[in-house]
Amino acid sequence: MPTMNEIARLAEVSLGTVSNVLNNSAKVREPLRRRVMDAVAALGYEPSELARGLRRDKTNMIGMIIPDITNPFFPAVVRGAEDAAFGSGYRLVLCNADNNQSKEIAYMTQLRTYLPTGILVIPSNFSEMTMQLGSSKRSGPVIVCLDRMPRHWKGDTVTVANEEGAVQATQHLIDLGHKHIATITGPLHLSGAHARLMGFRRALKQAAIQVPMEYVQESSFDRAGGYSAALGLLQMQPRPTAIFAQNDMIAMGVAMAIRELGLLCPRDVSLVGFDGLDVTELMDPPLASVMQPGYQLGAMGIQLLLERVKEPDRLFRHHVLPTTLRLGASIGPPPPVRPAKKTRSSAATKSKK
Amino acid sequence: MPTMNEIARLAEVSLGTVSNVLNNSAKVREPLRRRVMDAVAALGYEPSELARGLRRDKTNMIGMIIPDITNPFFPAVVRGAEDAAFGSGYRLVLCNADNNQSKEIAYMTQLRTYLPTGILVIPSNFSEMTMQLGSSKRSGPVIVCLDRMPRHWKGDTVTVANEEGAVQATQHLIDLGHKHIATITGPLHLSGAHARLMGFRRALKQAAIQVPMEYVQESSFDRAGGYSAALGLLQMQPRPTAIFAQNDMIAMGVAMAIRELGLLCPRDVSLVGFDGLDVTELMDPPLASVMQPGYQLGAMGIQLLLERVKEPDRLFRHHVLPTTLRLGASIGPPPPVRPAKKTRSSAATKSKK
DNA sequence: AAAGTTTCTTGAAACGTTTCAAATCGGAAC
DNA sequence: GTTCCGATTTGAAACGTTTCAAGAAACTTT
Repeated sequence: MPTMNEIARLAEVSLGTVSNVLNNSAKVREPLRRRVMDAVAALGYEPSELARGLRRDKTNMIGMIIPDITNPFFPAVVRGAEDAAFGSGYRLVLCNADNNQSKEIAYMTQLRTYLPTGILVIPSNFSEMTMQLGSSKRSGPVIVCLDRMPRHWKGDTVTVANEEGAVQATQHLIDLGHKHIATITGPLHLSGAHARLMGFRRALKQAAIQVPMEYVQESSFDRAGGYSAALGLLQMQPRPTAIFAQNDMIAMGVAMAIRELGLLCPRDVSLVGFDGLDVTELMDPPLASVMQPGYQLGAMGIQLLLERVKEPDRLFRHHVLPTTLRLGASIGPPPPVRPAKKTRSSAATKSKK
Repeated sequence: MPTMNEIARLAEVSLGTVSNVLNNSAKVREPLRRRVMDAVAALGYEPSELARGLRRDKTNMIGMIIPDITNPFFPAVVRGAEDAAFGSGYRLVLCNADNNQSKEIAYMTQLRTYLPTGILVIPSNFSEMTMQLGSSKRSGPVIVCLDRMPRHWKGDTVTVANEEGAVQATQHLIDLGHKHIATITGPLHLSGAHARLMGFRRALKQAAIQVPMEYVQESSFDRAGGYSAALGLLQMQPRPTAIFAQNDMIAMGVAMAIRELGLLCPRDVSLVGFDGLDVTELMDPPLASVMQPGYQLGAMGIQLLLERVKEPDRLFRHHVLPTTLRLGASIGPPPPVRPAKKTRSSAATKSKK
């Protein structure tokens, strides 16, 4: 790889002049500028970001840390971020923490040593991360949190209207006549999962519907978690007539469980998810889901980040993006009479309505 | 951020000694080593990868360039690569080229200026990329191609058995009695897409089945492409009784088109995909698909890459990973008599059974 | 034409590491 | 108590940039 020195020699100018041409940092007269540009072209010179970053104390990269690249929601966010960053001349480098706390910390630490302009993080754990992030007081890379908000985090954030989304979904089920509504949450230490549960509770409370404790199951945000939580729920007495899965991966697991138990959706149990992934539209039946604007989430994250780079002292902002309920054949009215498996009494009381 | 100099001062040793301790590059007697380690811990020192990389002409990052992060196949590959790289002490940084040639080149060029140990690339375009890669003759980062093989590319590669996989899928359709089999390919300048088409052709030729030219549709590797290609195919006369979609995103598009035209899968038309994505198992009906070992693809890529770092002069290797056909309800026997839309005569023949 | 301005250009320092020749140390042999 | 030798430790150079004080050139003014 050619260096600036070789350019300087070939163009017969000084090193400083080459730098000035390359960065427009000072006026350079046409003939010299020309010679430099020619030399650059002739040698195919590309500046070393390493050296440049070392000297300027900052590189043109923006780091992004996501919890799980195999959950299609995150790639959507990444794409939004990538487009926005690339458009502004920054290169997005992505790190997949794989839901692993130590990997997340390792990436956070490593990324820093590359002096990126900023870091966009979808945090997957709380306490540790907060400490790390805490040290972003005055200098170092700008950090923006996406999708989830660590407790005590003071900084820019973009999230979606989790609580409202959950209310929409739950309310819709209530409107259809469901009285036995269960939910499978994500890990409740995550702000989003917590908010969705709050929304679920709020909607039911407002409709004066009781929720048995065991109708709220905490799970990881993946298919396996949803599957096993659903197996449990679907064998309870009385069986819930609707399940609100707090993300689409969980909903997929629920769908598997439903199928496996020989039940039919939505005849026996309605199902609504959260994310609105493309792929869940093609499920059997098409999944109703609360749509999150993943692409915008990422794009907005980069926007906040770059604005803060420009004005480090502006007030912290917290953008909340709206969600919308996508209807789908996976929800319908509750079964007119709920079949009981064991208890005769429950079958009797049930028909009182 | 503390620097090595501050460590040296605090530990009351020279800069060189700190470096020796940190890299075990020379024996350092216990008392000194101790002092250095203490200082490192006290200051929370992290070496600057920028400075280190500049000096050593190589950093601990491995770059990875993928064509489309929203196609779930690629995240699976990334995860495999990430696990393998992380386990060996390297940090994987991912760049999403977004099916965009200029982005791909920009990332390739930029990545290089960070002096990564290696680059893992799933190339999405041919000529340009080959030129870029070509310059990796003797020095610079090790480059390994994944999944697709640029023409004239001399270097390590990992791909899957595309042709064999396509044969498996096609053969299965033939065995079920299909005679009118169409395919929707990916962009044929990609080696994988090309190979799959070859496999498709080979299986049919062997069974002495003719393929009308219009039964082979080229498309992009995404849902939209599959959808519009399928709309065309499904309105041809005679209508194919089976479609081999050359990846699962295309298959999803086909499924949408089938549904939209009021047809039923597999009653009217069988569908088989390629990728074996998790999510397509839950489709309506569950998609039969040729499974590719995405995770292993990524992991093997890193393995080859690191082996070449160790022994730059070994012979180039080309690993081919096996594919397996995943059965699913989306394929069945052809309709006994194929319904025609316009011609009366064919409507008459239909009732003969 | 000399002095004064303004505009360009240059050279050297600095960023935080690694590396390596040279200096120092601690003993063993004399 | 010297002299030597191998084992440690040190100091300075180098990696490829940017930055900035200072020098050189090109114009203006007188």
